[in-house]
Amino acid sequence: MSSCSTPVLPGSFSAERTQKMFPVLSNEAGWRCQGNLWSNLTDICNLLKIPAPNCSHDEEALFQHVRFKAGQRIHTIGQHFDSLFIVNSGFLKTVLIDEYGSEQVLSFPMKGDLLGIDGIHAEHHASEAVALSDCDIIILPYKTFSALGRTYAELELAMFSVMSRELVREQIMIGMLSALSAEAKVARFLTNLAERFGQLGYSGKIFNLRMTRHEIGSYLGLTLETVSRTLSAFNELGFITVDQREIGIIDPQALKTLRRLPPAKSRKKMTEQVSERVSALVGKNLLPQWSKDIAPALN
Amino acid sequence: MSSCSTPVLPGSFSAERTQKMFPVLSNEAGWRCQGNLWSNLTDICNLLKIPAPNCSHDEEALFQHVRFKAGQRIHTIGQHFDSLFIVNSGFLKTVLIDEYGSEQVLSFPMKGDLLGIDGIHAEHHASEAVALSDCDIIILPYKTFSALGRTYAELELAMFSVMSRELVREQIMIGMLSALSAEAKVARFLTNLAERFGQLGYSGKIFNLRMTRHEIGSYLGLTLETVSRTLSAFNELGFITVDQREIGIIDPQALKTLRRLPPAKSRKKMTEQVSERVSALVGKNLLPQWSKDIAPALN
DNA sequence: CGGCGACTTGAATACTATCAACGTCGGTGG
DNA sequence: CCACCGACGTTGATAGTATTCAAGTCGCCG
Repeated sequence: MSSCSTPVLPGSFSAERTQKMFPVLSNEAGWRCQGNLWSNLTDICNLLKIPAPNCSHDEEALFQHVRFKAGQRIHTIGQHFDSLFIVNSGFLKTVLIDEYGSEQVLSFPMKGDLLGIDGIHAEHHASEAVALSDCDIIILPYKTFSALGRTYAELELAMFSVMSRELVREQIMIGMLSALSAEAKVARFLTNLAERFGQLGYSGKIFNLRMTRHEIGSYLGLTLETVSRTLSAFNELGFITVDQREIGIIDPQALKTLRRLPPAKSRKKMTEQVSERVSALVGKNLLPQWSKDIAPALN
Repeated sequence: MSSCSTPVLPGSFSAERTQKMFPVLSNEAGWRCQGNLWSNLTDICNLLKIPAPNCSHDEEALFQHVRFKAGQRIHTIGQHFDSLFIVNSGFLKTVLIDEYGSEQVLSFPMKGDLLGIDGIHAEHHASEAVALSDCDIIILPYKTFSALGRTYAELELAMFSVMSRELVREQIMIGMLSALSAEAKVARFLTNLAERFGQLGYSGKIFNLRMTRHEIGSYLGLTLETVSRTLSAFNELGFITVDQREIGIIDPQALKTLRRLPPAKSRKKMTEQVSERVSALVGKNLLPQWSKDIAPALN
C-alpha cells in the first residue's frame, strides 16, 4: 500500500490518548505526569534564551513539566489551543496533514524550542507535534503567559521576538525549498542540525538522526530515496560518514558551500583540472556536470 | 469547526468607515497633519480585522500614512527595524535576496496586511518590501505599538494572533511548495488571489495580476516559462481566460480541486471515459496521464 | 526463524528547467 | 511618425534532475 499513510504509532495507548485530547477540557488530565517537576519564569527564559525579568516572586508563576514517550503526540491538529509548550529535553517533529492524509514535516524541535504558536490564531492547533524520542515538555498556559507579558514588558517583547524569529526561520525555509537542489537541501539540513547540536552542547561532528529518511524527505520536499542517495553520495565524496542514523561530519565546509545551479553558461568552460571526487560524483549523476565551477570546497 | 474568517467587530459605523478608506481624502477618521494622512487605533484595528479596544482617547495615538510609488521600497534587507507597516491601499511584494543576488518572493501583501514582522527579532529587516503599484502605507512605530499592547490587553492578544496567522500561512506555503505539482501551485495561487480580491470588495472573477510571471514563478518555486505554460493550459482548458495580466476565473471549482500526484498506482486503471478537456491537456504533457482519476471537476 | 520497517541501490519515466526564438506592448528619440 | 529598444510574455525543443517502481539488504522484535 501507499507508504504515505499516517504512521502507526508504537504506543499502545496512543489511540485512547488521541480521543481524550479532543474534548476541550481534558489536557492536563490526559497527560501522565511522571515526576513532579516544575519550572519558574527564570528557568523558562533561560531555556528560550531570552532575558529574564527580575522579579522577586518567582514562586508565583510555576509551570508544570510533562513527560512524553517516543511516538506520543504533544498536540494534534484541530485540538483546542490552551497552552504553549517548551521542549526541555528530547526530540520532536511537527507535521501538517494534507487533505489526502500524507504528512508534511515542518520542523524538528529540540531543547529550548517553543511549540504551539500556530494555535494562537484560530484557537485550534494547525499542526501536530510528535515526540521522536522520550521528551520532557514544559506546559505554558497561554492565559497565564500573556498575563505575565502585560506585567513584565520585557517578556512581552521577548515573546514577539521569538515569534518573529520563527517567522524568519520559515521564510528561509521557503527560500530553500524553492531555490535549492536536492544536494544543497540535504547539505544544509546536515549543517543546520550539526550547528543546533553544537549549541546544545552535543557534538556537532558526530550525531544521531532522530528521524527517518522519509521524514527528512518530507521536511526538505524530497523523496526518501533521493535523501538516501544524496547521503550515500556525500559519504563517497568524503564529506560525511553514514552508518544508519549515525552521521559523522567530516568536511563541514564542503557541505556549507555546496550550492545550487547558477543561472547561466558555466558549463561550457569545464576545465580538465577536476578533482576526482567531483568527477566521481558527476559520473553517478549526483551532481550536475558543471559543478566543478562552483564547488570551491572540493579542492 | 474553526471559522477561518476573523471576527468582524459589529461597530455600527463600520460600513461607512470601510467605504471612506478607498478614497485618498477622508474626513472623519483621516486626520490631516503636516500634509499627510493619519489614522487612529480604531482605524488600524479595522484594517487588520481585529477587535478594537474601546478607548475614549483615540487622539492620543495617531499613525502617519506615507505614500510610495510603484517600484519604491518600504524597507530593505538589513535596514534597522523601527516600525511595522500596514497596507492601506496598493499592492506589494516581499522578497528575500539570496547569496547570489537572486530574488525569492515571499508574499504579495495588499490592503489590510501587516509588514515588517520579520524585523522584530534581530532589530533588522530580514526581507525587503517593494511596491508593485502606488501604495498608501501606515507607519506603526514599534515602541508605540507594543506600549499600547500593554495598555490594552486585547491589542496584545490580537497582535499575537496576527503573528500566529502569518506563521500558519507560511507553514501552508511550505507544504504547498514541497508537495504540489506546478499546475496545482498555479491553480492555488489563482484561487487564493481571487479569494483575497473578493474579500477586499473587488471582483474575484476578473482581476489584474500586479506581478510579472517571473515574480509568480519565484513565489511558487517555478520558472516563469512554467507559469506561462500553465496559465496557457488552464486557458485552453477553459478554466480561466488570460489576456496579459488580466485573469478571468471561469471554473473556480476546477482550480480548487486540481491536485498533485497520488502516491500509488492510479495510472494503471485509466478508463476511456475521459473528458476531451483532460485528454487535450495530457496530450500536451501539461498534466500527468492519470489526471483523469483525480480531477472530478472536469466532468 | 519470520516478518516488518527502515534503508539502499538500480533502471526507467516524468516533470520541470534551460535555452532559444519570436511576439507584444509602451516609451523614447531620431 | 516610425524605428528602435527593453521588459515582459509565449511557445517549442532539449536536457537534466528527481520521482517512481522494483528488488534486495540490514537490523530488530515477537
